[in-house]
Amino acid sequence: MTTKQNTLYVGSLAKGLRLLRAFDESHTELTLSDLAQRSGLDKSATQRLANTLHIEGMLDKDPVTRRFRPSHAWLQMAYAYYWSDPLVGQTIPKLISLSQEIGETINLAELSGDHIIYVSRLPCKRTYFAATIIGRRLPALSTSAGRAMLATFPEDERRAAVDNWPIIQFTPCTTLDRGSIRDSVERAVHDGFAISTGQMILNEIGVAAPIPGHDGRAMAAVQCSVSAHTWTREKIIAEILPQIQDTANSISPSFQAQRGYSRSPAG
Amino acid sequence: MTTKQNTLYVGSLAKGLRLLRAFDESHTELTLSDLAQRSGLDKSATQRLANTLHIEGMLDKDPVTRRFRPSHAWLQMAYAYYWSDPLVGQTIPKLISLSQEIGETINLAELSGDHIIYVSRLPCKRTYFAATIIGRRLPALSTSAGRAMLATFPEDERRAAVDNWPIIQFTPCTTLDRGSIRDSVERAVHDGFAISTGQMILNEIGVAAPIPGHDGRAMAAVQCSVSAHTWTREKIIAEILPQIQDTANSISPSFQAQRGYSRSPAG
DNA sequence: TTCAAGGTATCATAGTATGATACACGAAGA
DNA sequence: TCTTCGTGTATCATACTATGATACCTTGAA
Repeated sequence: MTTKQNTLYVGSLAKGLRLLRAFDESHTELTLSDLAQRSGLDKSATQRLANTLHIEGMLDKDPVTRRFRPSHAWLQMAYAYYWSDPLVGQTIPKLISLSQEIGETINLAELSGDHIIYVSRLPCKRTYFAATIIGRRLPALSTSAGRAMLATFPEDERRAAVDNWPIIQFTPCTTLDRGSIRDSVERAVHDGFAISTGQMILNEIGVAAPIPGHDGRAMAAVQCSVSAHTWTREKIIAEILPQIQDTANSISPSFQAQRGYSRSPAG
Repeated sequence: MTTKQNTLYVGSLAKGLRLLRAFDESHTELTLSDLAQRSGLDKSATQRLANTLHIEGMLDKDPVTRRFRPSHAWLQMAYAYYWSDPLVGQTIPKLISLSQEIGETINLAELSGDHIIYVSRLPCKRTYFAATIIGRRLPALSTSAGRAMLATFPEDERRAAVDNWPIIQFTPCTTLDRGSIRDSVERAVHDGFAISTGQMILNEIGVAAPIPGHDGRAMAAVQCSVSAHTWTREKIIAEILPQIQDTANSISPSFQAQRGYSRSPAG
């Protein structure tokens, strides 16, 4: 009913996934009613599905408050993801070196539709919580990493993206004007890197260099976030950018199982 | 049939989860047949469920090889988990400082049944891949973190755990003798910390201090892994242990939403 | 004590998931 | 070139499973 009419589509499974998606940064612990409300499912369905997820170890349940919480299995999913993403294995050692050299937070971002997602993060300084954890998804147009990647796309795609991809205002400084974003992206086309200021949080500067892909299109970027209190654009370009670009360029565009560990559950 | 006979249990959902669990470190990209085989489901069921997971964005599908892979959604699950775990928000800033001071890899481990799971990892040196990514689950008895936590349990529970929890041989040095493990745990009871050598990988030493819980029982630990080539037990106890213990003890046992960011999707 | 809200349990029914089967495609081999 | 095999895809009648209305508990507030 509420789901697609397709014999290759299992509605119950999809509904279960909706329950999982009900959890996010501001909904960390949900009662049965919360779950029902946020998923749009009726009480009974929610009860059955949540119970199933609990039995299967996907949701923890506080025995006294009866609230559901994501279980450790959610972390194991990230673990499995990491092994499956050929970029990560190749990149992590290099990012570690980089963060040690620079002493600032280094991120690996990938393009995920019209958003970017931070895949690896190596925090060096104390920052706000969300900047330290993986899996964060942000509108590509509002991030240095997103713009750096987009800059490697053909002109018509760039234009379409700048015109259509979503933008959300996070700070008073978040660029909402697509013209300005276009300028920023076109500058990145010329420069080969992108810098943005105060897009996600005030007084934060982001620099990003694209990681070359098969056909020139970058699907990932090395990114560095620093405080505007201690850094200027010029200083960043002089002291951080070269190393970020080196790292980004050192990552092979041929994504073939370069991980080298693929068969070592022990490790 | 194959699933539990319970009206509060949705078999289709459980089957879908089995497909997700088919992916791990050595199975990163699976064909439909692989999935069917590894999940134990028949071809049709696998087809329908995998298709559903694909449509719902949980599995990526290579259009040419037709293989399924974990999608970025798996990372978002970790993101949601992090917000829901009250320990993480409190701990991360302290772990960052700690890793900067010590210059060695710092981990936050939590107890997950009879295993530990690494929740946060701050790699400082180049190591093997599995040591750099979160969500790794290991038998508690074979890790310094697990033993440190177990040491805070009442004696009968300690004994039962040492006798019954699983052990897997990872290296030639992995302790398989439960008597030795018992000694190690009892020493940790006395010392308030645990050290282990070559359990998961040769020439690796792990130190861990338990994070005090409500009732004395630790459900988490701060852990540090170093190379036996550059460190000795004595040097670790002198130079690393105190800081690890300080950090562990500074983490409040009252787990109440000390995160302080709980309501900031923007961040 | 009463009431309300949320969690739990039950059940007849409809409808969805089932899995056998058949078809399509490509690779490997003769 | 023609088979054969392994896979992926599509279809369909049937039965079983998920459904959701309802009623029952429990808890905490009024």
